[in-house]
Amino acid sequence: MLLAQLIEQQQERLTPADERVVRSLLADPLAASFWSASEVAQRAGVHEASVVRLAQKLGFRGYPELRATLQDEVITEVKPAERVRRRLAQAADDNLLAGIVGDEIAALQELARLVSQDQLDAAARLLFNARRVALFGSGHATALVDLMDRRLRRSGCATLVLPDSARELAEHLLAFGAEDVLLAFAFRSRPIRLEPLLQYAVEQHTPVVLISDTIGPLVRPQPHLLLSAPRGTSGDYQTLTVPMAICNALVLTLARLDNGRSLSSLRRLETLLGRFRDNEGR
Amino acid sequence: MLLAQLIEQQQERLTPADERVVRSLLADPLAASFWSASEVAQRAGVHEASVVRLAQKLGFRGYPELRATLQDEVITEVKPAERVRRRLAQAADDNLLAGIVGDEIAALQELARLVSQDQLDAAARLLFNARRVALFGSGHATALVDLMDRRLRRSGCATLVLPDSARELAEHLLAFGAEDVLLAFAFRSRPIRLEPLLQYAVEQHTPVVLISDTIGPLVRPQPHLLLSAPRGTSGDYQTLTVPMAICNALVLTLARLDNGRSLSSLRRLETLLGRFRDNEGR
DNA sequence: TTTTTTCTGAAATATTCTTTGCAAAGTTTC
DNA sequence: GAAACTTTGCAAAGAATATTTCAGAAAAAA
Repeated sequence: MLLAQLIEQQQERLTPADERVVRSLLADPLAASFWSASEVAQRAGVHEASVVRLAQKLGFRGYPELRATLQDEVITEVKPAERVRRRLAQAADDNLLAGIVGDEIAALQELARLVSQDQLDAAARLLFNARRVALFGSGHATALVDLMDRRLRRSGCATLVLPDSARELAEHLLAFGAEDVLLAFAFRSRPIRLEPLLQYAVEQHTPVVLISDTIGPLVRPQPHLLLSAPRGTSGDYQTLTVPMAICNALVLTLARLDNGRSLSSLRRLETLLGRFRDNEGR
Repeated sequence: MLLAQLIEQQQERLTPADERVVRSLLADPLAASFWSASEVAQRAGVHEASVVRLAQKLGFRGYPELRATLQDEVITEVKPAERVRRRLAQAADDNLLAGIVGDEIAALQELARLVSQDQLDAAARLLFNARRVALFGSGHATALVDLMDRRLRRSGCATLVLPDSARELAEHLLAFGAEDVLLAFAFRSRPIRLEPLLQYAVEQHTPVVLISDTIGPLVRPQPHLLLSAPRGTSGDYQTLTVPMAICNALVLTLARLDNGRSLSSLRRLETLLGRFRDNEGR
């Protein structure tokens, strides 16, 4: 039950001191959820014992239990995931799709907060000026590499998908220079080859753009540009929705950066398609 | 200064234990802001002493000081005034990311209305009982094929990725029967090979699950099961977020359908990984 | 290899937080 | 106005949390 409701119920049994405590708690529940009993007491101008006794009067075993309730409320209220889920999923338990949708929406909202357009502009500018864009990702990230490979090529970038095997990777890196850019993906299960690859990029003065989740800040050596935000979770595993949104935004930003090239390369694509009509579905 | 920034700065001095702690904290900062040192330690799987030492390494006098910083961040982030300010700031026209996020969210909400859990259950049951699952998609859909290929294999399904070229496709189809299932993707630019492929599936009595967007209902011959919802749009092109969410829900439903197989195949995967350790990143 | 340094966990210690018994002050009831 | 009851603050005991020290293990350097 919500703390506020609990208090309402017991309202008549509240002493003056209780009331002062309650007032402090309800005035700023978020901050209050962090306070210790003595902190509450100080703010309410009562003795800490009164705080403890109020908690007990409200049916808690002690003050920490009251605070835990407050914390739960804060979390369910603040966490976009929880909010959306409550709104969407009546019976989220057996409606898996609703649960996923809720999580994804929450994660996307977070994303809009964490990654700024400035960062995207900077990244797009790097890609735009690159002679070639090398793409690297392993595990599930290959799906994103695939996607970006297509999109970037359509925008007129010369791309190069780096393989995952050590030998081939090394071979591809030979012609790697400061005019190129490395666009890499790193998610929770960090690919083993990423570190040496970044190291190499540093040595070659190749700018690196890293798209990542919460492990982003831990990746070393540090990339030039880090675009990272926590991913949505579906059950046990994490989804690619958030990094994909970053990718999409990046491609759009790139297109805006240079209407000319993107458009003309699309036009040329049309022409070329005519000639190879046989290979690609329409 | 923000904790994440602080961590980024000190990154190079972080030990493995430090890193585990950092991961736990960054993965869910809101919840983490309530945790005690020993709670953090438990979640990160390290000793509490390591938590204290990390706090000190980051420049705090002790763990409580670190937590207080985290709490401050939560508060300033969550306070209504801040939220409003942020929402206004991002409403700016040139923030492409915000626009994309908005579109995606709208599309996801639609999805939750259009595809039912019953449909997912039916689809999952088909996949579960299949001898092999053949995957087909072209163009951007290959990213999803790639994704589903991995996920389904992890769940213990035998998969087969169908190639796009006419000859190879024909070759793969020879051993195609009624015990198999075809999982196909069809988006706005309908792949040219899809129609004959579906036709063939009908002749072979192979069940077909089609994941699609608005063109879904137009595809014929009609698939056994159609999971379709309009996709979000970013600028000119359409994104894969919605079909990807369908895929994720499908895999989750499949896992729930048979905890046994999914779990045991994951366990066997672990064992196998040990043997091939060299090939894959951790 | 050996030496040195760094890292980590266990245990001891210190600190902070919470609870409770008690007594004084204030209220209510008779 | 006195007895019974309630409320409150104080202080000390008790619990939890945080910090430090130390020793062994692991990694790096010699």
